Amino acid sequence: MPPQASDCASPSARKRLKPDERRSQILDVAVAFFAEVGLDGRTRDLSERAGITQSLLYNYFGSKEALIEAVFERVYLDRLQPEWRVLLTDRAIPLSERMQRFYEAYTRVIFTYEWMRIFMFAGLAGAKLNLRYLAHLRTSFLEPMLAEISASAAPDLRAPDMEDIWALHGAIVYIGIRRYVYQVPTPEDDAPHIARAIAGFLRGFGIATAGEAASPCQAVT
Amino acid sequence: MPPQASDCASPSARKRLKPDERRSQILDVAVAFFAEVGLDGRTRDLSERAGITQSLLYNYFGSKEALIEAVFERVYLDRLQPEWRVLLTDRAIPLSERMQRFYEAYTRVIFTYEWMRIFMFAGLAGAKLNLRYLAHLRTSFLEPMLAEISASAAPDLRAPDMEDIWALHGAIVYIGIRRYVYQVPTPEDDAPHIARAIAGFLRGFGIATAGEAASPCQAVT
DNA sequence: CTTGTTATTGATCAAATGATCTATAACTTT
DNA sequence: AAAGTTATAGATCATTTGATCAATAACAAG
Repeated sequence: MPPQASDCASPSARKRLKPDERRSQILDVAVAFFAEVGLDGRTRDLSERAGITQSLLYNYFGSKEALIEAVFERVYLDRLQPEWRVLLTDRAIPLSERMQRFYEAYTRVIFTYEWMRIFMFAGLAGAKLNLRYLAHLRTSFLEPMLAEISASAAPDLRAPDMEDIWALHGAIVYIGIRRYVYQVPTPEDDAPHIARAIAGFLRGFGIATAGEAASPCQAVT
Repeated sequence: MPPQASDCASPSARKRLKPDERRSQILDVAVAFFAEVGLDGRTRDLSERAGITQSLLYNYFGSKEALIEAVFERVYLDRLQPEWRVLLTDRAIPLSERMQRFYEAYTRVIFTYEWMRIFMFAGLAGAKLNLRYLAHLRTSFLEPMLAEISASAAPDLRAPDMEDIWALHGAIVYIGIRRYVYQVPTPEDDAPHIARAIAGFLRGFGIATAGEAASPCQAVT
């Protein structure tokens, strides 16, 4: 076994794949590549990483723009699980636990180098991807979550609204931004961070969290 | 008065400025330019916006890299006001009000199209700018703020740590990310958003906020 | 007005980039 | 094993890009 780079990096070893496989392999490499260097990354560098020639890219993608669109699809399509909505609205489970489980699942999906950075690159580039995605996120999960919180909130306090939800969301997502965009050290385990953010948030609306037994903040009768 | 673009866009009207002025004018344009299109923006486009030739740029900046470094300096240097630290540690003022005033001043500085986007571009590009900046922010303001919060926190609850501060920070900063990076609609006035985030945060550590008279959550004796 | 200084231009270079096209060789079918 | 199919490579094109430099004109000094 020759000591060579992981893939088919041996010179002039022309390896012939079926179109579907090749396209998929290119996309795998492209996701990692564009996440690292940005959407302005050069097609020649990409092809080199993929172990193919640059011209071959154009056999599978009509243009660089089409390639990037395919990257978007691979990274963002169908990663939001519809069952999260079921979870969030299942009143047999304490609200704080529902939110905790949702955000743990959600961050498991989006807290990756590729997801975070490509999302930022796309937003800065003005791609409409972000608008579509955030709208989908809001209607599918955040608004149901808001409804659940409102239903549990203490009636004598200010009622929560969508901006409160975005603040909670930001508190949780910001750790991913620090980790993958600014690339500063962050705690390895996200669960405690999520738990704290949710507990503080719910307490602010007079909702006891699972951990604390009949919190002294309980404002309802 | 000919109906032309704001600046000196009239063709071949060579306007001669003193070096300091020209350099400053180029930087003004460069800040707006790179914030919009990213650090990969073309020097020709930039020079066109500035109403000068591309070659003139190299009279004032040795390279594109040097130009971008100057842009960083203009946007981030000396925008963090030392008196904020004085404010944060002035125990004659209620803690919630100190934090409120700090974050209102801070967001007034960083919630601009240029600041937010260049910071993101720099982070994604791997510039060390972000590391330096966040380290400075932490030691100069966030750590003193944490000390003040710890001093006021209810002793029977979990003590706050730096990650709690980052969560609060994220909740507040995230609105700027939505506004200038993702470019989705956000409330015009940031003060209420900040107030809510701080109030919820402090309540989580058993600290009453200015607005609420002797909060029912007061956990201390 | 004349002269000297220099901010600015316009032409230009070498390298890089997205994209195209034909020849080649790796599979499949018979 | 021979023929057919097509995935792939290599050469190449037209632009674009950061950068350079000599020529020019705007302003200042006398």
